[in-house]
Amino acid sequence: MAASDDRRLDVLRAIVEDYVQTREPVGSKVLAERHGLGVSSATIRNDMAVLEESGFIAQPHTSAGRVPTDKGYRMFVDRLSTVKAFSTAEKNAIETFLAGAVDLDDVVTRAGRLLAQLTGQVAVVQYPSLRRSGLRHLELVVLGERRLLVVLITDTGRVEQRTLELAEPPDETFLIGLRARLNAAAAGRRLKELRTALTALAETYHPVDRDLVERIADVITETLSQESEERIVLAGTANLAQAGMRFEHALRPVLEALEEQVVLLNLLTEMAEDSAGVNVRIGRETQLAGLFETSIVTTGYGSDGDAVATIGSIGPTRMDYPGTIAAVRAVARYLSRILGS
Amino acid sequence: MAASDDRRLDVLRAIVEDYVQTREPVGSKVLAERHGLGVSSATIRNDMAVLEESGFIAQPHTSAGRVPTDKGYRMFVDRLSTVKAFSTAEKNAIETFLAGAVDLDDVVTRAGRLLAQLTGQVAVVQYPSLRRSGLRHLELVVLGERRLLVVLITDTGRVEQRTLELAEPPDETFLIGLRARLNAAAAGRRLKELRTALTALAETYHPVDRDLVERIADVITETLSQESEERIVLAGTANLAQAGMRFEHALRPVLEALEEQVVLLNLLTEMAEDSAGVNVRIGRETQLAGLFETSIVTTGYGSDGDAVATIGSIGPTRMDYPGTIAAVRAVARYLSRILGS
DNA sequence: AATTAGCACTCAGGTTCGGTGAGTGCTACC
DNA sequence: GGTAGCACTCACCGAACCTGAGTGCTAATT
Repeated sequence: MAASDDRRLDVLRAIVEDYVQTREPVGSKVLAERHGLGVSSATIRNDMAVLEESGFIAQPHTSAGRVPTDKGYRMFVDRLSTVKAFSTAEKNAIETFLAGAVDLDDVVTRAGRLLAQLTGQVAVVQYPSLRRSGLRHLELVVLGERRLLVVLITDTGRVEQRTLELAEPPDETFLIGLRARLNAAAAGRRLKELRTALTALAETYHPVDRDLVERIADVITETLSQESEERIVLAGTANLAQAGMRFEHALRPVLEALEEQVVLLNLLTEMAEDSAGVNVRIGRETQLAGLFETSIVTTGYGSDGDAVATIGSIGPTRMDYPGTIAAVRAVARYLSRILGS
Repeated sequence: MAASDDRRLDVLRAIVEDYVQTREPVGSKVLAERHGLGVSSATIRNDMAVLEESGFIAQPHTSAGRVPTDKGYRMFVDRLSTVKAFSTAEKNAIETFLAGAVDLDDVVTRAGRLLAQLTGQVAVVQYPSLRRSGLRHLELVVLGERRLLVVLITDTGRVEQRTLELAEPPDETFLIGLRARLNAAAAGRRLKELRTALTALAETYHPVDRDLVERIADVITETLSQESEERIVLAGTANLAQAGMRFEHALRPVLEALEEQVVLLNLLTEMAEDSAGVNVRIGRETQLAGLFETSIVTTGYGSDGDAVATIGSIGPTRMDYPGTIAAVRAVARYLSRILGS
């Protein structure tokens, strides 16, 4: 019946909320007392039996209360929770804290700390990705007799450099012209258009010089498309040490997973592709062995409309989802705003 | 008597070595059996009483074995241990692993992981410091109507950038000339000489332009002297989760301390000043509340003779000092070699 | 004088063992 | 369908107990 179905979901919600708060398996009695469900504990027991049948909750052992399963949390997140709203005071605090940053590094670090603080969990901030950001400026610098330094400055303020070994000493005026034309060709373009524009530019050069131009073009596209350069910053790792995680078993694998930046990056980008808004992976959904008992909440941020990178919060599956989602969303929003200016 | 003094130190050494290996308080009996001291347990008991009197060892509780104190470890490190030598195979492995790095970031990361792996502890690598490195190249880039980007490239391959707001659109040819002269003035110079050279250069300009030149000079010296930009990379944090540290009490403060990069940096630079070679701080000697139960072993590394930065390993006070010292020294040596090329 | 053997003593850690109570599932009833 | 009542289960707790590693001291030995 629809009515009792509804109540069962209410019970599930109550279980999740209670368990998140107390960190103890929750029984039918406290459930009936503390949460205003308006039915007796016996009824709740029946509902719990059904919920357990469906895999939303489980018993750690007979004669203990129930604990939500990954599936239970998933249901809670998808259908049962309402996102907390931040007060304007909090919003202001976030904004001014982020606005105090002096450069990109600082912005990213501050965002991480802030998020870690707000959630009491581990925050992870991906640096604005090169691939999805545009080129603001390109510079060629003669380093020595036969070395050329290519410096790339992106939309988001990142600076990347690469050196090229040359066959012969470069001609200064030639380089000045080349730089101007490269900049004209590249200005503001995203990776895909950039590549064709650069190839076209190389074609206009005499075969003698074309080789060099092509090598520079290669360096540019390669650098911009290189995912491995993407960096991640963690904050609040210390929060793991309390959080009530089961220690030897749970903590070490998590720390290991966090240190594997490549794997983390994959997870983040994968999640970014799932949907545009806030994404939640619960327990085993992360597909990472080390994170089976943790959940991760992410969302994109970026200087303009579409996201250039991802920010997120990692904590035990038993975490405050509404609060975490709200915090991640809020920090991402102000982060985008700061980067946009 | 001298002979029994010697034996007492032998006993202390044996206690440290045994305790490091077994992680359990060591008693007089096993000591007499396992280590070739050639005396009975009763004698050792007497010696231990003296050692305890002098503060080198302590009992966790009555009827338990003895455990070295910070003072005991200090004695061990200073006078009782001989540094392990690496086999040439190991040396080669270290060198090739580091040589495989593609850029500075990669070198630093690899060095950290390597050291963490070798010691089974947390490795900390300070980025080559700006202050102590020279300027390889300087570049001026016009960003927009009124913005100038100053890019600095250091000896060690680091790139730093700063933007300047201008009163009026810059003159391109003026900048080209300025860039050439700045580079000439700055090339290869360390911070101190650089400052005077730049002031001298500014004086040669017409008052109209002098302001801009001075601002650029300020940016350069400021950036190069700015310690806060110094970064630290950690590796092997996961090793903390085993290591047999007492959890809630010991782990969290350590993680917190490790996240406070500024404090860590201070400790590293402080230690670098202590002496030129390998430095060891044991337990409370670190002066950091979070690290009272950990020791840190550091040494400098750098592209040329004198050190430009520090690398180190952090672990429980009860760690394998000879092994750790050897590892830190070896990695620092090859790190210097790589950076020197 | 230094070393050793012997011995009484201490005490942390493990084990056993009821007791307790939270929590459950089931059945009979409303 | 919801509720009350009840018998049953079992993790957790504390007490009592045992064990054995380790000690300090004293007296004998070299």
